[in-house]
Amino acid sequence: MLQQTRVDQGLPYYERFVIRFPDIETLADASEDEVLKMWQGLGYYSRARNIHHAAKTIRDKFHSQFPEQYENILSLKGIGEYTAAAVGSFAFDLAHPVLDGNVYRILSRYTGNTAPINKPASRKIFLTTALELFDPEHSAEHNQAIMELGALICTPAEPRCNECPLQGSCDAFHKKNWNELPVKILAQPVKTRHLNYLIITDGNCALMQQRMKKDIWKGLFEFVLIETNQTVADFSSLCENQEFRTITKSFGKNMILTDTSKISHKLTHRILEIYFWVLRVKTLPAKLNLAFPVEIDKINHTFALPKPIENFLVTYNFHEHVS
DNA sequence: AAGGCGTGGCT
DNA sequence: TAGCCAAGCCT
Repeated sequence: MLQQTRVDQGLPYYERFVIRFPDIETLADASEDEVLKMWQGLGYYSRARNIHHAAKTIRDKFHSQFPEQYENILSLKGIGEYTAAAVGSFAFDLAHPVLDGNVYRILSRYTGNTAPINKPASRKIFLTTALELFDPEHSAEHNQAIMELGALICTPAEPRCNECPLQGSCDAFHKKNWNELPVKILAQPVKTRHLNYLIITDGNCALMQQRMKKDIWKGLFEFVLIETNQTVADFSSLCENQEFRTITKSFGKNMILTDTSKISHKLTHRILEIYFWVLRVKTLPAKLNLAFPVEIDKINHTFALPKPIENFLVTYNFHEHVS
């Protein structure tokens, strides 16, 4: 749950999660939709699908007993080398060094290593160093200590070198180049995607669908979506869109645009320009492609929603605009 | 092996 | 503001 996530952000999710899923079998027996619902708003939703998948693996292949060997822990979906080493050392005292963002930064500075830490090929180099410095007799303590050192002392900006117990043997401290380490490959330029959500509603229900493709927000629910290559600025432009015409042809003149709003939603390497088009129709079909009608008041506590959809539902006043 | 995957806090 | 970062992993 805390992969790429701060404790402060994940803690309330963790607390709710373990109350609803107190053990592996409870989690394994739950539906993926419910696990995703518990994860709503935390991001990186593949983690939710993976932990659910892992619970089923443990139930079916490990007799509901969490595996205690490194290779078996590593085999679980969503558990990579870092998490396997962390869980293995903390829970079972297995002698495997953790290699996370903190450790990369420390090792890079401590040994003056300029290999880019976000390049997969560099992992071998840093793992070699980590193994040389590792204390297999005190695996858990060593791993906890080096991660705490990275979190509290050897921080990304303005590290507290004067408080660091490794100061005397640190390469970056002697060369005063800690500011240039670790080296990272420049991030890709952020691309923009244009999402046009059609809130097709009869005043009581709106059409919803589940995201099934291998893409952002997989498994979560959304309104009917038309993705375009560029901004669709006004309703007449939208009406010229072929996909829009196909989707809405059955409504004809009974369909009225009642409202629009636009937001910009920033992801790590995507900007989502999102338009919401509220379309009032007389009668909703039981099914429109993958979409089906849902009572508006029930959407948010029934389905797992992407943050922008949740925000829209919480903010938008349906009764004022469409009832 | 590079690219994709969320959200929120901090500067 | 815009950019960077946070207990990575999967494909």
